[in-house]
Amino acid sequence: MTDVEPKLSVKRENEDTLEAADSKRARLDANGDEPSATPVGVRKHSRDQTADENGADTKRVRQTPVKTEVKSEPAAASPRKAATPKGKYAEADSDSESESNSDSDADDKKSLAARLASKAKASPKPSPKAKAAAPSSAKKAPTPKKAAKKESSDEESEESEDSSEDEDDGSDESGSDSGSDDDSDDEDAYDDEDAPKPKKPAVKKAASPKKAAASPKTKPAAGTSKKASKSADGDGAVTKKKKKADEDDEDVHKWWEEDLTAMLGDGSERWQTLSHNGVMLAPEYVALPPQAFFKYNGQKVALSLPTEELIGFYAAMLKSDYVTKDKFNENFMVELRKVMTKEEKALITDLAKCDFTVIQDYFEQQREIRKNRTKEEKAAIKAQNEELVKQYGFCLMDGRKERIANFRVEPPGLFRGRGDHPKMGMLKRRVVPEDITINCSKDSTPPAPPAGHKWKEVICNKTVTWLASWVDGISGHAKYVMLNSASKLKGLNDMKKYEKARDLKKHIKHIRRSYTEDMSSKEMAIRQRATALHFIDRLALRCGNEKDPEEQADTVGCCSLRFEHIKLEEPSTVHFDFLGKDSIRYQNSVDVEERVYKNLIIFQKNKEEGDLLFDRLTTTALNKYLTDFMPGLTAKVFRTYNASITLQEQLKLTPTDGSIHEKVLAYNRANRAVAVLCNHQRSVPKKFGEQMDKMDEKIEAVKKELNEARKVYKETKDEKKKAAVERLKARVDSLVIQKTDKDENKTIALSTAKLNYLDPRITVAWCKRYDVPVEKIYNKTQRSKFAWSMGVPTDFTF
DNA sequence: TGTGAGACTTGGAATAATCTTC
DNA sequence: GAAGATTATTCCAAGTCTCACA
Repeated sequence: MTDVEPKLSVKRENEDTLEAADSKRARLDANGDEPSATPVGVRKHSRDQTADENGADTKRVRQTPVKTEVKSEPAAASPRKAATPKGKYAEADSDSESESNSDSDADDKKSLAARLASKAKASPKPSPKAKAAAPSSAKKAPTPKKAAKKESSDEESEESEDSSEDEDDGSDESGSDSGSDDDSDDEDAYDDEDAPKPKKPAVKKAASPKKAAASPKTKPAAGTSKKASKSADGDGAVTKKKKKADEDDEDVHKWWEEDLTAMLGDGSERWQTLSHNGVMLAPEYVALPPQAFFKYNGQKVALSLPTEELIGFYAAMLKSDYVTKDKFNENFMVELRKVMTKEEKALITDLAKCDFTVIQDYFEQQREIRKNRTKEEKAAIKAQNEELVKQYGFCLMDGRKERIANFRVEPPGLFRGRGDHPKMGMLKRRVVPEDITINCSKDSTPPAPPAGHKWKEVICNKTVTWLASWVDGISGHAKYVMLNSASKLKGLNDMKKYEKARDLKKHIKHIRRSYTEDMSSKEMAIRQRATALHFIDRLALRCGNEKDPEEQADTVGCCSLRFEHIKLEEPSTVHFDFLGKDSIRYQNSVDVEERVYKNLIIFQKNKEEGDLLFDRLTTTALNKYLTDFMPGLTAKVFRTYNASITLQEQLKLTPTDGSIHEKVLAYNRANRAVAVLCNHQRSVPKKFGEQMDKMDEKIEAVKKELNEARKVYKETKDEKKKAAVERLKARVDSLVIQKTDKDENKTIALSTAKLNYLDPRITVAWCKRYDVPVEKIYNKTQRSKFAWSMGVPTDFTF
């Protein structure tokens, strides 16, 4: 076994960096012109902007440009405005002039460790029973948190809002986040003004449906309830399955209640001991039966095994759009020729003459057979799968059993790149043990390779979190087998990510002021950096690293925007239109500050299609600049920060006296606002229209029933009939809410934001405040992923 | 200083499992 | 209990970012 020396020097901050940060800050403060207030360009969510549902061309593409105000003028009055007075941002921003030079010191890793550690200390490990009894009300005892206090005392007192915030960060983490994010919080004001403004539900408040009506007394506290959503709704006994879930919960390793300072360490070693059973390889190829044959030019052709396998891959994709793409077909033919025998090569030369349909039909039959398996057969297969999970699905890390996320090695097939990927249709070859590097403890018994094979290498590298890796034949990049999202390693990383985004809140004013000032710099590179950062911050654009067009699809992010990706319209509108990650189209029209607009004119001058808009800027330079403000700050953190802040602000619109359905709708709307901001789109589900029609019919039917019931009550004045009327009314309201929610979700993908950008503590605290069972928002897997956040105090603020 | 390898997160679609309705 | 709808899970592509090295 090879012992791998840690090659990563994880300690990020050093004297130079801090000095640089401080001197930069001093320079900016000295220059100190008040920046113009520029609200976040959160695109307003409206159903108008949903994509056309007419088919393939419109897939995952926002069709209607959305105008976003990014100017400093107060936005038009909207229901959302009530949350924060107008003009708040500019007012509050002027207070920030005295921002302390010690910001970056306060934000270093030590500080994070202190905050996290204090959080751990503040959440004394309650017995499961005690926790279940009073989870949300647990007031945290005051904790020392030296680092946090130091941080706080280092702040200049005139920075009253920030320092109070810092104090919060100290006590906050210990569970008494005082909710100082009141109206005087400048950042709140800022975000409030700019976050998307979804419409208020067009639904009248329903009498709480029977489930929602379960009294708070009897309802399990949000965030820690062990009951599944149904039970939380109050309609049933705890099933066997739920009991099992409860048992599983008992096994959870509550790492977040331990000493997090030690866990963070210097970051160079992620574990001490690791053992596992290796990976599950794709099965060997089995020849097709004689009835599944291939025809060329109308003639049945017997194929060699490798050729047949490839032909099979193609046949399996006949129903997809890929086979209509020239590049896919071209690459496939190249691959096919590589594996064909001499005779096959001589015969099979034209894809148009290939007939895969018999094989396709065979696959279809097999699918049907699988679908129609008997109960017993299904149970047997399930049991088999469970065995595999038992064998490969877990590892032992530092003495604890952890679930592995992807123990199955990716099977061979035709590469399905997204968008116009130059490699689509190429063969993703079979991964064999000789390709795989195993990572485990020196003192453990390495997993045995399959008989007759050996691993590429067995190493012991404690600085990484992967258990196995191999190089992907298509991209040439490594693929990894890693732990499940509920694991300690992933959870800790997640927690750190959100803490970093929260740290950004303390620096954001300064950063915004700084880049606003830089917009007028005489140096073109600085001006470009400032303008790009403005878009990253305001529009939540991705950073946009350089890409190789020969190897990857032509997609861009902010720094890689080209001349043709923006169009300028007098007096100050910028129209964005480009393909972002996963070739998802980003279309947005934004009114910008005059300075931004003028800069863009300059950046476009003497350029043509294909030229970089920010030609003097690299992502490395941008991130380097950001690190000077706050250690560990990169462009990506802005997305997390803006997403979480937006959620928090939008959740303030939750109706306090609404039904659970209405509250959940409010949550989904807040979630949706973030998804719109981050441009998380999905294709319209195939039967969307049909489903909506059915919902309409259902609503009409219940309304009819309601009218009948009303008539009967009017005639009889029977109290029982009155109750029936109430029930039906609630049902109509609930259905209308469901329909509204579904309709607004038509082209928006909510889960990405929920899983990756929204600090779960905001959600859990909201659940507790509004008496919404957390099961209504997070499913079981999500609750496991965010287990570390479940004990958050009710008044937590991001 | 630029480049590429390496490690990890983010992302939507496909598929499987479960729930609801008739 | 079958069919259809909904939700959860899996899959794997495609980003970001760091670090070592030339």
